[in-house]
Order: sequence, then C-alpha cells, then structure tokens
Amino acid sequence: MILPKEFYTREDTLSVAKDLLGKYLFTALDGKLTGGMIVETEAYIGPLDAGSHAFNNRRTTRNETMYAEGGVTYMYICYGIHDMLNVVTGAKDSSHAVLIRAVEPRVGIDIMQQRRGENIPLKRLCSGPGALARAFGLKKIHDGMDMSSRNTIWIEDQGTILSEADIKASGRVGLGCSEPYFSIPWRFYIDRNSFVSRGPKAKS
DNA sequence: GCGACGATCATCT
DNA sequence: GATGATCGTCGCG
Repeated sequence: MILPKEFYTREDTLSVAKDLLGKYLFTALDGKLTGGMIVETEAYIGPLDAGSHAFNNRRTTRNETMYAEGGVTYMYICYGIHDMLNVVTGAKDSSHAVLIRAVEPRVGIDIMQQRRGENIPLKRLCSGPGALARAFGLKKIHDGMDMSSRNTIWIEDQGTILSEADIKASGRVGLGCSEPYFSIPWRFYIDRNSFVSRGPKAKS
C-alpha cells in the first residue's frame, strides 16, 4: 500500500525516519519505473536543529518547501552537483524533514545503471543521497511533489517487518563538527545491510 | 555584486 | 583516506 499523508504528518519525525526503513521508494519518470527498499535515513528536526536548513526558523527561497505540510518532497542541490531527496514531515510550518540516504535497488536496475553510468557496481548504485537521487532520476525540479499517489514519486509499505534489533542509529553524516548536533544519533540504518552508505563509525 | 562554503562522489594512492 | 570537481545559495553591505 502507498504510505498515506498521515504517515508523514506525525509530529515525531524520529519515528517517521525509523519507520521509513524497509519501505519501498518508487519513481516513475520519463515513462521509466525504478524502485528499491530504503535502508538508511537521517532526521532533521526543524528550528531546534543546528544541522537543519531550517535552524532557528530560517526561511528562504531554497528551504521554503520544508515548511509545507508533511508528505511532499524537499529537493535541493549540494556541493553544486548533487541533488538530494528529503521527505517533509510534521504539520504545516513545522519544518521537519527526513533525508533518504540509501536504497537497496530492486526495480528498474538497468535504468538506474543507465542514469548513473556503466561501471558503477550494484552496491553503490543508490548508496548515498546524491547517488540515489541520480539513480531514481530525481532533480531539484521535483521539489515539493506530493507523494501520496502513484504519480511521479511515492513510497509503499510492502509488508517488510523489521525488529528494533535490525535498526541502528548513529551521528549524522557531513555536518561538520558543530556539537551537540553532530553526534546526536539521528541517522538510522538497517544493520548488516550492505547497501547502507559509508557514514561515521557506528556506535552501539 | 561578490566571496565562501556545503546534509557528496568517484578516483587515485 | 585524500583530493578535486563544481555551482546554487546565503550573507554581507
């Protein structure tokens, strides 16, 4: 089943980030279907989070979509080259979001390989936020898209059950060293899944 | 108008 | 594990 808007509009963004693990991300772009299981996410908790674009209620043209009601995409470009896929969560104006960091490819693998270029090993096709956006054909123009119908981008629950023991948490990647937000364990990933991207050393 | 810097990746040693 | 690529966005004034 497609995850409904209510899945995303919950106020507890950490739960949304964890619950997205094991779900299936799909895009249908250029008449091509691609999909895979989400194995790694990061939570960005609105105005209180120094690692978030919306820290201190900063509101600009770029991050305006973060203030939308949960259930839409938030896309932006990082390092001038990489498009990043986030899912907006919470109520309107709460500015929470979850970054999708890695997916285990399942559907349309040949299409992903075409988009990423040959010579990319399967393990790296969708491992890392920039890589996965490219494999799924997502660009900044897909910012603010509704995810609650099988239209362009959506996420499905296909019945995968994960236990608490399958889910690990760690500090988030790439934030520089501004404590305490650098080491707060708001990155979640499926333990022992080889499609998880390289991040900071896992803390048990 | 301009300078600095990133929620990264692939390639090289 | 070090490094270069590469450019939109922000903040300054």
